[in-house]
Amino acid sequence: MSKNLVIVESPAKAKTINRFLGKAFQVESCYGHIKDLPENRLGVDIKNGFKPTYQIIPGKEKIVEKLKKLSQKAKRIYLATDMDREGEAISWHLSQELNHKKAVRVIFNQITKGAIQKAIENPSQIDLNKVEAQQGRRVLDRLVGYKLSPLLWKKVRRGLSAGRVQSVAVRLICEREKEIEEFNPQEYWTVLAKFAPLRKKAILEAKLAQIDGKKVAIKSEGKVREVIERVRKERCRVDKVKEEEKRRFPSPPFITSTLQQAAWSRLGFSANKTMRIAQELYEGQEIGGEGRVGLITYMRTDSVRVAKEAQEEARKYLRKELGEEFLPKDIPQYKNRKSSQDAHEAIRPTSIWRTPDKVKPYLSQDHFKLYDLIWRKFVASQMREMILKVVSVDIKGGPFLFRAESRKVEFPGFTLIYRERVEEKEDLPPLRKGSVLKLKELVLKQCFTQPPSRYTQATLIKTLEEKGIGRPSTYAPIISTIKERGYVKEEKGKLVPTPLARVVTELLKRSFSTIIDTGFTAQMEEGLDIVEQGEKKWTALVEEFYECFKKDLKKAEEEMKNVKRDGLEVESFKCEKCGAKMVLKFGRYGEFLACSNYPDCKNTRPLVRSTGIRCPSRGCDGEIIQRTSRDGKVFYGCSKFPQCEFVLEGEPLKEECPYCKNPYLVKIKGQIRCPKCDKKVDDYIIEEKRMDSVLIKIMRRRVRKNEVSEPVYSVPEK
DNA sequence: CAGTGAGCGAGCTTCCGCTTGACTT
Repeated sequence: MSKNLVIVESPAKAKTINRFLGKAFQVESCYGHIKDLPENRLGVDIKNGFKPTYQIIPGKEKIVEKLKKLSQKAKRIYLATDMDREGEAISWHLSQELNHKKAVRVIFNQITKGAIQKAIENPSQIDLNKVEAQQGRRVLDRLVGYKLSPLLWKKVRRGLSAGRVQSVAVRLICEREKEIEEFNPQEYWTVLAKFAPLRKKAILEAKLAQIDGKKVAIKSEGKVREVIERVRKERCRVDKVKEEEKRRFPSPPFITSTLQQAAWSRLGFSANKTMRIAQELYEGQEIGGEGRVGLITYMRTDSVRVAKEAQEEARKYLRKELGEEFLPKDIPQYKNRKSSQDAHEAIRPTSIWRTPDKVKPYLSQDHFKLYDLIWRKFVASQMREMILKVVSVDIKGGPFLFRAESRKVEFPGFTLIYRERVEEKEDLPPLRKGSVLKLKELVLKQCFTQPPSRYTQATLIKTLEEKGIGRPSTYAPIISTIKERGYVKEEKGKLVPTPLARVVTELLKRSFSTIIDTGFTAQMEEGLDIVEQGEKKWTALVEEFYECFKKDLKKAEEEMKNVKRDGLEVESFKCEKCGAKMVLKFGRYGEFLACSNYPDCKNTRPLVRSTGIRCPSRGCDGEIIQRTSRDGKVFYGCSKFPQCEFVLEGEPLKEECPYCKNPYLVKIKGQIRCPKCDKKVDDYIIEEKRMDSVLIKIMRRRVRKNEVSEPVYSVPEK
């Protein structure tokens, strides 16, 4: 008997559905897209209405052949690819390759028996408007990527790339770096008072919050000394005691981006590692007694939606294991982002009863950790909120207002399962309004406003997602790409732009400001929505875009600085051979200086990162510079190598030792020490004194500068 | 602990978004 053929995108999904559908159906997968534009040429006929040339993706011929064969015998073909834009296009491509007369489109967005049977009973047709939108997206991305990249090969360096998504990601990282470099730290002081309630031993710590009804803003040491002169003479009383309840609600279950963020911060997993392990959990692990079973739902999703069945299961579990008080009255409904395509559920365990404890013996450590995280996040999302009791006390002394606070968890709610950082603060001693307090101690701390921090994989993904840039299946690859292309390096988990990235970003910004803007994707999506509603053809959308893009391209061809040929003017470095200017160029191994007189003068010099610290070797007037060893490791040595072979252990900081006045300090394994007197230099230097009966502590911040500073380049003499 | 990058020139590099495989020991 001939069967019905059902085609889905993922083989793991095919297996599951096969079990639901019974003998009359055969479920196969097409492994994502089967057709695409060719890799080695543009594949878009611009002069002919942007006609795309699709081909079977190399390596996928066998899959297509197999599906073709099966479809010939099949009674009916159910195209059950994902219900998003890309899924619709995949179905369309399948219908072209297979016998389209037998093909119908079916749609479901959760893998439950009910949803699938219902979908099979209600077949529809391919939504050609959705396919239109996908083609618009595809062709636009191809035009941007395959026009901009060659321009960069010509103007900057071979092998470079640019695109709607990656170039914006690189730009974000570059601009953050600039912000950090340009950040001007502002000094401010905090004042902490320690009171002793009369006749009681308890100590009450309170922060100075207001002076004369205004928020404290003490900007200098002189000012803070004035303040303490006045404060210690005041009589302080309790002015107000306020008790409040605060509620914190659980966040929705994971989607790809939030899973990657949580796995980064809680488990230290990179986006790539998270996805690899999640994939393996999804494909299934041998669980004792059950055989191979998929542990989680699909891991590439932008939707927080959860199947009703799973929510009810969670409630049953909670009622049984924790009790009714942990259940919210109403089943929680979480809202998706506007940009969500909602083709899959949120990431959750396939069964709540497979608790982390139960599956632990069958999983590797990493698999267990990620499963545990996903399980807990889902269970927590179905639980009641946490309730905090917050007590705050205002203490007044003349114009000064001090504030103390205590926070206690009154009911843990969801945090019982999914821990969240709660700044619990100790109970305050019992206080009544009007009680007089005795000031015992004042702690004055110098602080500096901090620049924003560099992006991590997690924060970059978060930002991209917020701006609608990239998709669940691409967040991790984006990071790999920009690293591979030499735009970004990862230093201790932070994404740092290379000089190449900064040059390319600057050039693209000047010539293609709209494309490299964070709003470009959002604008494109708006256009695609109109196409998807059938109110515009994709060709019209691309045409509109290309009209401007074409002009920008032409202008850029002529006007964009040719860094490859002319180099970049940096500071005034002279060529020692011919006296001409040396310029910065980008080679295989990074930046180097070349004579601007090329090809007449072929002099080149390496370029190194300066630290501004003089070489400490006796009689050497070199400078400590950053170098890279053969295996790519960074170290610091003398610029006069090989005459001077001085090498520094650790990372130098251009800062005077507060004890022996040595001009620099060294950071080794997170510890800051003086290389001369070998004293450990703590973050704060403490000065203590007593004024009347009040103990005064003054704490000065050691590091006053930005952690990141403009990389200074200097050229060692050859 | 420390390279280098331009002799010539053909041929090649590249996008974003779906999805995993395994012709061998």
